Amino acid sequence: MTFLKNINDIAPESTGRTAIESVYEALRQAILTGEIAPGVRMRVEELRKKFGVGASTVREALSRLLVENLVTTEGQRGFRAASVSVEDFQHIVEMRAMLEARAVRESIMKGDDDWESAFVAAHHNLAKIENEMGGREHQSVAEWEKRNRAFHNAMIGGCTNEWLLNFREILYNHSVRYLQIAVTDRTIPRDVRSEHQAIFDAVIARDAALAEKLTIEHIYRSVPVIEARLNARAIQVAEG
Amino acid sequence: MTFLKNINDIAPESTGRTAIESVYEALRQAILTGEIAPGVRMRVEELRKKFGVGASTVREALSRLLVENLVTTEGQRGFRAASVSVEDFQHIVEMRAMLEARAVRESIMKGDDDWESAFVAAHHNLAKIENEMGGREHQSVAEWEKRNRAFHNAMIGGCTNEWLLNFREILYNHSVRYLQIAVTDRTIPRDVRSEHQAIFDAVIARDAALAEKLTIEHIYRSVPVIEARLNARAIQVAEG
DNA sequence: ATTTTTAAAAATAACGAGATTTTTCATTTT
DNA sequence: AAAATGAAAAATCTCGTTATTTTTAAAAAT
Repeated sequence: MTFLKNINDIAPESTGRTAIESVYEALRQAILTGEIAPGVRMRVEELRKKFGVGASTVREALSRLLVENLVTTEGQRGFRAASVSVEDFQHIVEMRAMLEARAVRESIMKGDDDWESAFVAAHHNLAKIENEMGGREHQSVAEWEKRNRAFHNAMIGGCTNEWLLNFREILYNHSVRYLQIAVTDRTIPRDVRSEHQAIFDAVIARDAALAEKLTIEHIYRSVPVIEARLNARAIQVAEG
Repeated sequence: MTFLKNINDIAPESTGRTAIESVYEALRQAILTGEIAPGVRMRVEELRKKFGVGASTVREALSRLLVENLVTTEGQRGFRAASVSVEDFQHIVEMRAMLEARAVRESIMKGDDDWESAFVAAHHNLAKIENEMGGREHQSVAEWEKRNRAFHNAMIGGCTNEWLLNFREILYNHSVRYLQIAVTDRTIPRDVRSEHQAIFDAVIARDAALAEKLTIEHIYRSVPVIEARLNARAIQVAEG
């Protein structure tokens, strides 16, 4: 495992962060990127040594990952990275579509000028990179992901329901994790550019019903991709 | 504070539970019932002494309460019981209504005979106590709450989306907490009996649209109650 | 009088060793 | 050969102390 770093490498010049937060963040990234594989045991003793911190620091960092469902724990049997399955991804998509649709509706209803201008800016940033890339460049995918996230966040930025935003963020992160794990050749998927454009237009036109519909379709389109890859991966694993 | 018990009182005859789980459960109940007031600091040192356990045991129990949003933490500034507000409750209701409506629809669509019979049983249990009580008995409210929870759980028991069920349970618990905190004279609220009956009929008739509508209305009806009580309480506190 | 500085107190966060439980794996029994 | 047993190893969970940070409160300066 290459993700494991000494605590000094994590928080070099003594940022305000606690050791717990540093370990938490490192483990979180490792799980999200798939560096720590789904379902794998996360032994406290092992992590403790590698990070150079105490046992309870690791335990508390792991406990905080329970919040986002990125690790699981059971009785006296330690911690594990969250497992993955096709069904799980379908559930995540279903939920995310529902919440994001509701959030975009709320944003359209009561979003102010600040929200709208921020959304225009976020869309511009995303459109720029999507046009440049033309759908084939492998590099700068990380940058695209950042802007895609910013676009979606800006879109629902008019929603004031913290619970919704909170749940939705957890689901979004899990979606990204599935992409990271299942799709190895990370190019920009399908014709996402025009989808974003259509959603953008609907939102700016304040057409809540259309924005909801397009958002839901947009999110659901990732299902067959992940499904195929996850099944392929399962076969690979079985064949060894 | 009366909720604080020695660890031996919590886990008397050495159940399979870990100390963390015992403390977690005790604190969870105390927050849910309002015994630990909203926004109050939960000092590790204090809890450690009262429960007779180590510091990291308490810290980890508190960390696990973060999952359900029952406590909050910020940087180097310890833990607090979750605060309450009218807006927060409105958000909770909005979310719970959305999720429970979706869940009842899914249950109606693909619930099997086992689901249906369990739902009939749960409704029967609830109707029984609601008829007996006639809306005025103060006692056995705890029992009513248990059956009410069981009714709602059974209703959405055909839903297979763990994420939805999970989120919805968290929201349900917070709803109950608001009732506990805000409403001191705990009688069965308003004419909930006929509401339950109407929902039950719609579900059994497999009328998803109606079941959704009634469920949403049912959940929203708690808002004005809590709103009034919470405002009254705020005035009381201000007058101190 | 208000603000700033400084020191004491209190609380959080971190550590690592020890107690308990689960897992592993070789041995014995069916 | 498969299942049951039991001892060794490994891992989890637990604890109390120590280090670090924040808070409080008094003293000094503006």
